[in-house]
Amino acid sequence: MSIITPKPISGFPELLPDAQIVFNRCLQIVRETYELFGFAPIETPAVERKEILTSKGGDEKEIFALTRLFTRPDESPETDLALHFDLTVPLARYVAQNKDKLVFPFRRYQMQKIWRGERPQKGRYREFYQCDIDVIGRGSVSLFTDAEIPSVIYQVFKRMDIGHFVIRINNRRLLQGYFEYLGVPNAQIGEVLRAVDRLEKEGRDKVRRELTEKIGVAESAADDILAFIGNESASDTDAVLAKIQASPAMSNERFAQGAAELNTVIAGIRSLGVPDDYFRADLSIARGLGYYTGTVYETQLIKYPELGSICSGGRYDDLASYFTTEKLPGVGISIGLSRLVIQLIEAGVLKTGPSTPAPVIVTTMDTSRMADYLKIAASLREAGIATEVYFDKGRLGDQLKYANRKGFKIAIIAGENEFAAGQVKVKNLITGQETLCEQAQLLAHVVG
RNA sequence: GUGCCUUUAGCUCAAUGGUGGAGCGCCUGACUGUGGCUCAGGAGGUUGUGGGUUCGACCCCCAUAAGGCACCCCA
Repeated sequence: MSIITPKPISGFPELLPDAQIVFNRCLQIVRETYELFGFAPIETPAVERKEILTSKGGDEKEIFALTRLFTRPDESPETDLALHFDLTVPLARYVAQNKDKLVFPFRRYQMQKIWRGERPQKGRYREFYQCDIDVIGRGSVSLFTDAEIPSVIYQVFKRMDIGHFVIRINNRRLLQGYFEYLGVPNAQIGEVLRAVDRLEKEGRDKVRRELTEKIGVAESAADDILAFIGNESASDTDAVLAKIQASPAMSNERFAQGAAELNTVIAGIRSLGVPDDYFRADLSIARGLGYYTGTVYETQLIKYPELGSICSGGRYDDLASYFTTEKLPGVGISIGLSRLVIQLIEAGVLKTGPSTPAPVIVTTMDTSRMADYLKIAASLREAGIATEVYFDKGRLGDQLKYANRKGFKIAIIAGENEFAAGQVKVKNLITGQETLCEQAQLLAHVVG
């Protein structure tokens, strides 16, 4: 039999237990925090019908479809199913399908793997976790939601302890109103938004050229736009808000509405206790995606801007227009957890620890006393302390070596001497300190 | 889908066209009641794959695959 050489599949990350433990802890933090704000869990299938996934103009080249490996000649290997490439489209389908059973505003979270048929590169995977929250309304969604969502994200990343991050917030209506005020035709506003979104990445000159040469914006208007959204003139949130307030574009209705929304959202975020250095009104955030209509978010790590946006989202007027005629607006945001956690582990920001979730190992020096060892483990587990028993043959030295490599914190040691005295030895594997204790007192010693 | 780069031990990397090495890791022992440290020893390779040039190829050429990075797009 020939051996198949195992090798990793590019873009499909796979972790060793020490890193997986860290990853799962992050997933847990996200889940707990989402629930702390009252978001309810749902999970949709990994697959949707192709027609659902392509409805919103999903790039078909990036969608993995399902086929069967073998079919009879009279069957087609093709199926009408494909793997979901985000969680928003499945949400739209889910809400449209269940709208008469759901209670609105519908607040849900969803943490699932998604798949994209892209060429992988740094931080770009073909299989990764997204952790989404969205609030979907029937007809309308309160603007307080727009403020609440960044505060959820703040709590998540704060608890994850990933260092200083900034949630950048803008309002697309405001930008659209500004462009309108400058006389940019409606048909070009989408293009202008996309161009403006690349300001940080491509620089002022390139964006200016794109605006004037490619899109056809007047030179003076392009300069106006760059001056307005550029960060140079207003670096903190209050300065940005003041700049907006003082702008002659306030005469434009859309601009004024966007400004009012942004003011309300910023005030709400502050009331929710997010410190000023963790969020920022930032006029250069536009989001390329067409369906955002109001508030938009992007989040970056201060020390690791190269990771890109680790969390982004915004408000959309109509979630499920492809699946129902009912208008279902919403606000949502998505954390790209795989990108975030895996890269932060590589960068050493998130430290990996043990390769076992159990802090305690019961060594088995005297195999004739296995019954006693098993009872010790059972009593610890009864108290909620994760415990492993060493089953293989091995000297105590081997057993401790094993315990050390896996990162156990405490080893229980008992042999002839200890059993004779009704005692067990508790060894702290970090300090090396050993204490003898009565068997009945074991739990107290381990906990302490 | 486009472009550039890379591919040698499990990992990170050496090796003028002339017998493929090191560090780390792994295994064994020193050590049958004590891990990490140390010391000694050991295993591990059709040099990604296929072809070509050459007396001779890890090295040069062609093809191909995989990986990495950037673009596009996005988490």
